[in-house]
Amino acid sequence: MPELPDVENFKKYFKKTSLHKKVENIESNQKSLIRKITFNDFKKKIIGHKFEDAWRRGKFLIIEIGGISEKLIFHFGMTGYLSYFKQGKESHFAKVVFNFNNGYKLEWINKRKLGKIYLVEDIREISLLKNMGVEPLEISEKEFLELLENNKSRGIKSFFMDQTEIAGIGNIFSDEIFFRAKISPKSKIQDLSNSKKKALYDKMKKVLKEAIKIGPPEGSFDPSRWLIPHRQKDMKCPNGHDLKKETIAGRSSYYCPICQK
DNA sequence: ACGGATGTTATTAA
DNA sequence: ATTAATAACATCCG
Repeated sequence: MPELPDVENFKKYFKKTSLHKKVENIESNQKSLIRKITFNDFKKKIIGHKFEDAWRRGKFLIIEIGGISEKLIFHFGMTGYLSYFKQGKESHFAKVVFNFNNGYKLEWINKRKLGKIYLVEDIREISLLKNMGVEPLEISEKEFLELLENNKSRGIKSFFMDQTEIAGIGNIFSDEIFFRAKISPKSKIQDLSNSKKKALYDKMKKVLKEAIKIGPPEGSFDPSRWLIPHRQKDMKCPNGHDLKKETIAGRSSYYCPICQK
């Protein structure tokens, strides 16, 4: 799940559940997913402190800890999420578990082990964070059009998924944005008209904002407007045309050849 | 049972 | 110098 809207909702979930409680213990059955520090030092640094705030950058969740300068950073890979509970909901795929002094625990769950956890003084110690591109919900139209101009020889899909250009958009949401903007994922940026470029900007913001509000997996995407629910299900676009599946920029891309020119 | 999967990175090719 | 294509990571799901 974790693209920008998902991580944004993980952030809200984390802030709602896990702030201002003392961490009493940390357990892990996959210590190799904790980077930049040994598991022993990781525990030593965090135990006895409280999480005080959290924010998102791209697909990363960055957590401020009271009393120490290091930040805790979650990256979720393709299959990660968080789960907070007292007992009985333990996940088979929990890799790191934070136990709080109120008897609750926060599980960092990662099915395929492509996610990572870091504890660093400066987020720039993580090269992808250091090189992270603009936040799509913060960029102005003017800046966005300039960014396209600087990348005009690239394919639109590879550009949208490139974290060093735009932060937080991945395979699923880039497809969704292209569908809304009626643009083929195979387009080269230089072949897009000005109005298409503006549509891309507009739909990028709309899709991401709406997706955050819907907040999967609890909320679901209305199949009469969204491409997402059609991906595996019926392979029809929301207007009833046959969807096409093709590898573009290395990923399975779904698009409607009729709606998206 | 086998192909595919929401991510990132290193390597190789064009 | 750019950009794209491919494989690798590790493992679960349908």
